[in-house]
Amino acid sequence: MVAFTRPTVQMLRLSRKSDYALVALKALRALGPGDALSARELASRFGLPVDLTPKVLARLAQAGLVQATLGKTGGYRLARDAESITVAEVVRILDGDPELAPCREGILECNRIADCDLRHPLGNLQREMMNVLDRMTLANL
Amino acid sequence: MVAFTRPTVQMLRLSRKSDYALVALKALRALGPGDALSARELASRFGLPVDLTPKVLARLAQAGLVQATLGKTGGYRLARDAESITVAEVVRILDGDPELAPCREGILECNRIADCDLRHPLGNLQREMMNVLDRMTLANL
DNA sequence: GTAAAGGCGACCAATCTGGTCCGATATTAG
DNA sequence: CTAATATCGGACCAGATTGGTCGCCTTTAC
Repeated sequence: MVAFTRPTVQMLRLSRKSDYALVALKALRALGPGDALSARELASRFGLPVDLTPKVLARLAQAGLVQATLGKTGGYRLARDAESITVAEVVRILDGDPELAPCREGILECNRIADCDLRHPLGNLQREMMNVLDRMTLANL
Repeated sequence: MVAFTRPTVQMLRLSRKSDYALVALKALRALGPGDALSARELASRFGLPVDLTPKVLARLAQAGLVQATLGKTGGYRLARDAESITVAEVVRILDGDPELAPCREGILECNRIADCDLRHPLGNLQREMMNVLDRMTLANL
C-alpha cells in the first residue's frame, strides 16, 4: 500500500525561506522589550535548518525588519511594530517580487493583443492577491 | 554587461499549465456557439507548446470544463458558462490543491503548539487567497 | 481508406530551491 | 587583551518539480 502521497504542489506556495522567516518573526514578536533570540536558538526551537536560519534573519535584518546585535550575548529582535510588518513585505525580501504569470521571455506572442489581453486581467488577479498579502500583518498572524 | 536578468520568482506563481489553460479558455470563450478550436490552432495562435497544449485541454475536458469533439473537424469548445469557471478550479485541475505552507513531513515540531500556532493563521491567509481565486471567473478575466 | 483530430502514458531535460560548507568580521565577557 | 560567540556573505551541490517531447492508439470526416 502506497502511503498517502499527497501531490505536493509547488505552485502558489510560499517559499521555505518565507515560511521560516514568518516562524522566526512570530517568535520574536513574543519577546520582551530587552530580550533577543539567537539564530541558533530559533533554529533549534522550531526545527529550522541551522545554517539557513542565520541567512534568512540576515536578510530580514538588512531590510530593517529585525535588529541584530553582535557579540557573545547577541541575537535578534523586532525592529518595527508587528502591525507594520506584512507578509507581502517578508515575501518580497526573501523571494523577490512575485508574479502570478510572468511574460515568457523571447516569445513573439508577447506583442499579440490577444495574449496580453489575458495577461492584463491576470494582473488584476495578482493585484488582489498582493492586497491580501499586504493586509496580513505579523500582528494579525 | 549582463542583460537585465530579473530574478524570476517561482514561488507564488501560477504554473505554466494553468497559464496556458487560461489563455486557451479565454480564446474558447470568444467562440460562436457552433464553433470549435483545435489544440493545434490554439497552440499556434498563442505560441503555446504544440505537444503540451492537447494535454492541458484533455485535463480540462475530463474535468468537464470544455467539450472535446474527435475526428477530422474536431476541436474544443467551452462546456459551461464562462461565469461558472473560476481560476481556482482551473488551477486545482491542473496543479492540484495549492497550499501556501504545507506542513513539512516528519518534522517533530509539527506537534508543537508554537509552530502550528503559526500555521493555522497562515491557513486564514490561504483561505483569503483561495477566495480571490474563486471569485475570479473566466468571464471576469 | 486516408488524413486529421483528440487521448493517454512514459520519458527526458532544464530549472529552481533548499541546504551545507567555507570563511571573514564584529562585539562582548572575563 | 584574548577568546568565545555572534552575525555576514559567497560559492557550491544535490534533490525535487516542472515542463516539454515522443510515441502509439482511437475516433471521425471526406
